[in-house]
Amino acid sequence: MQQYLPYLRQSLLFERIDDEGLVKTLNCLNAQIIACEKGKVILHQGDEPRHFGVVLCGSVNVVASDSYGNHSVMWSITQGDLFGETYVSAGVDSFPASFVAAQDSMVLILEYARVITGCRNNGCLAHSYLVTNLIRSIGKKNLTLTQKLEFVTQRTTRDKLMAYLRAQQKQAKSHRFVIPYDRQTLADYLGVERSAMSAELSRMKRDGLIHYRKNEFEILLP
Amino acid sequence: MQQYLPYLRQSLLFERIDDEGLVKTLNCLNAQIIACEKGKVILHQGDEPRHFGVVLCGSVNVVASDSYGNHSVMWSITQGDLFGETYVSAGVDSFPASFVAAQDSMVLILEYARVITGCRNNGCLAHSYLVTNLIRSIGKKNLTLTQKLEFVTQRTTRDKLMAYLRAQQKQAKSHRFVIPYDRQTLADYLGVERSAMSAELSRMKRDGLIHYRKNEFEILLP
DNA sequence: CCTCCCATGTTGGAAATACAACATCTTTAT
DNA sequence: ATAAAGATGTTGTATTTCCAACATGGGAGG
Repeated sequence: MQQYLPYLRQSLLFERIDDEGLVKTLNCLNAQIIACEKGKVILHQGDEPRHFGVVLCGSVNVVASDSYGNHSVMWSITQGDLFGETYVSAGVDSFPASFVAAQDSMVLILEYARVITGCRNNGCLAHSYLVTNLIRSIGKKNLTLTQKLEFVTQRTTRDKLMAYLRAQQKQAKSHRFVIPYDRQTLADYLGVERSAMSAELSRMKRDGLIHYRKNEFEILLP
Repeated sequence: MQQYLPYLRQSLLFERIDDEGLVKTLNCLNAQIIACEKGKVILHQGDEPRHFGVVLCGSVNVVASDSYGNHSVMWSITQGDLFGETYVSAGVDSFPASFVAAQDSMVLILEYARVITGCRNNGCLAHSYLVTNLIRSIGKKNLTLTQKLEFVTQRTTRDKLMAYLRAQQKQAKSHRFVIPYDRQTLADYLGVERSAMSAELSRMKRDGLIHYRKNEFEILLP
């Protein structure tokens, strides 16, 4: 387990836990580290959710298959992020999607019940941090989803963009800020068409609402 | 505390906890029950999130105020549901909105840190159920948000409606099913205009996709 | 320097949606 | 039963978005 520490440190799940405590706790929980080739199914659609995972390196796709056998990638999980934790924590009957390695990857698999039950040792600080961190991850995902919903439920493309840009500006705490998405990704995120979005950005610049150059933006009107 | 048991039972947060254990745990946690008049601010925007609440009866609005003093109701929390738990669990600096009684209501206020830390008594089963239930509530909200996002990111109104109706049908496990929203609420939920949605529903019926009568729906084509 | 490639921007016509105004149907109260 | 109020459905028009096709522009590599 020791050798994986640099990877484990990528995740918020292990914040505030020292190396020694982390190794001890992961052993105590019988955590499994799995190296998987691209395409390997890590957690299976239909199975009862008992485990969740952490992407140590590489990435994992969430893939839903319908009854006709059509597969579709719903979203993608990157280094440091959790997967499956929503379904185990919510106590659903079965995974509504599979988790599939999108490239050669390394993941950590944890048994949910053992994580949240905690150990019998009162002094196990590492374990209680782990529980707190897990809850915080789930709570943060919640905030992320809520925020995205605020953007995509805006009626017009212009409103969606302004809502998104304002949130970015607020986060950057600066007048100027750089957005982390290219145009195509941003369009997907906001649920609009790329070229139409580009056109709208141009009009917003023309109308003196915003200024931008590549991914550096500035909001001119408050 | 005893006298509030029927109200407390409204919430999933106390599932699987017997009356005796619940009363004992709530006392142990120094839980506060507050009867509040309509308009009373229960948790304040800007404050550091330390507590979260459960609506025992009545309802609570989430109200955001901008720097100009404009207020807007972002959403509403009804009997049995939690509020503020997302922000405490995610560990944000300050509440981005206030929680205001929408009518004369009764709420239970819990201190987050004490809830998740657990007691020192190993045998306190009630408390560990409470933690599990809290996480499950947060996880379930996560699922709800994800699902809504799947609906509203569909391109056309027809696609949004079909996605929503299919999900309802799946949940009802029956060919026929009743939706819990009136047209205006459904339109708001899906982020479209009411009359345009009504019109689209009519066209979908005309095209033989669905059949409906008031709130009772049926999907004709799979 | 040049070419190729990919991200971004632009444009015009087709399609979908919002909006307003009104019609019809339900429910509630008197 | 009737009136009044509220929810739902319908229609026509003005906007907005989508879509496809093409223009531009800025690296990366030869």
